[in-house]
Amino acid sequence: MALDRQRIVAEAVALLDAEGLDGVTTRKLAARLGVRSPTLYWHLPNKAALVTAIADAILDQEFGDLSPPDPAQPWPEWLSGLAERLRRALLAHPDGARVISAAQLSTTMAAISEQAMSTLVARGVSLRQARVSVLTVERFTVGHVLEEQAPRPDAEALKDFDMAAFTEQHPTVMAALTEYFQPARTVDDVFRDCLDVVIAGAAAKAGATA
Amino acid sequence: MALDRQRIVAEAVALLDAEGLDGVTTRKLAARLGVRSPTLYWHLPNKAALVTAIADAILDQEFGDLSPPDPAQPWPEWLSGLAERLRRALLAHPDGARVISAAQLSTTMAAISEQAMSTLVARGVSLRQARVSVLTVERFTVGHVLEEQAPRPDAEALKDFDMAAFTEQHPTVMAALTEYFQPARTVDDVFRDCLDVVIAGAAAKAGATA
DNA sequence: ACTCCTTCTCTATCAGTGATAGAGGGACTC
DNA sequence: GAGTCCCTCTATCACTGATAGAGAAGGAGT
Repeated sequence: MALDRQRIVAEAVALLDAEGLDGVTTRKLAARLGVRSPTLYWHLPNKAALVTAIADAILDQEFGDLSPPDPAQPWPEWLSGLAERLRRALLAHPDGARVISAAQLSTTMAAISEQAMSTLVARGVSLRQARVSVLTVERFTVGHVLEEQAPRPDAEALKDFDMAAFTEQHPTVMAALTEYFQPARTVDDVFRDCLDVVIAGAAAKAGATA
Repeated sequence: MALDRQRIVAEAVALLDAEGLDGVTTRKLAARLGVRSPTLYWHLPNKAALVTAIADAILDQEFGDLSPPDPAQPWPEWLSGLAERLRRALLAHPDGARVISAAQLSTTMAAISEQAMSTLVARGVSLRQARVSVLTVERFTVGHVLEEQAPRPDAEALKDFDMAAFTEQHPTVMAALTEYFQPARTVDDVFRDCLDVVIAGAAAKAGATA
């Protein structure tokens, strides 16, 4: 099979899935493609370009079609759905959020922003508020998933972690944590609840200055 | 001068300031300390621990005192100020947001969360809403600064970037961008506007379920 | 005084990383 | 057949985080 950019990126995503972002090295990727690592540099200028391409591929899997929204749907609801799709796209691969935040100038991300801002504007939100709302949602979502995908501290680090002292020094954090997950809530609920805050704010701000 | 963990971290921050996160290597750091790189491994288990220590140092510079809030100040206003301080702390060093997001189990960050959640609870916000609001603000802020500190694409990448095509494909994004910065607005205003969205949402959600 | 032990730093080395220079093979054109 | 692209190769670079293990310095105990 001919080696082209598309096949390289597809295999890079597979490697990402198998070993995480730190496992995506030019040598391992080349080996998977049955080739030597310098060959990749004929198709890509450097590794940053590869990461950006991976980011685009990840976003494409969820936003490939980017069908226009149902005009009947209120924009806060629609924007909320967009954020959930974005999160799903990032969670679909290990270190997905890290990949997106390491990417420079992702065209797919730009397309998402374009659709989001234009949708809000079409619903009567001012250009300025549309931009602010979309940026807020995007950056919150990336920041949130980044934390969700942060590596669990290894056993070594946990060994000298004094849970009792932590609980004593951070009673509210611990109380909130246990209280939150008490009624079978999941990490998906955390995102949903936090996202609702952002969307409620966007709706309030847009309504107030409309 | 004796070499101890504190001096290592202080010099690591200086190195971060001089060369960015990618410039913080064990060898360069050791050279600045007048020592060879393996020596550092007597004081630190690995590089991840160093990055976490740097993160704590960065946060400490802004949140070292962590004085209790004025009881007369409404919590949304106070929380907003906290987010601005957090942003200032991250912007004070190159790659500050990357450092914080790469850190594992920062105790200073935990202390900030504790103070924030307990402050909201003391103002009458429910434990659950306090947690949700604080998490949202923190993650949005990190996500936002991460994007602010993202490296500007190099001249090489801009050479084959077709501005005209981009503008044509993303008219709303470009219009919003130019309209936003028209009246001498700065990147600080972007953060402030986005943060206002989050705070407004937190206030609305907390008020609605109080 | 002598030995032991702890604390810290050293040299030497490892496997692995992104990246470049430049040789060369294969196919297609003139 | 000669020339020329396109693509992949070998060889190598400077550099990274990390480990093994030698050794200097100093205090404690006898």
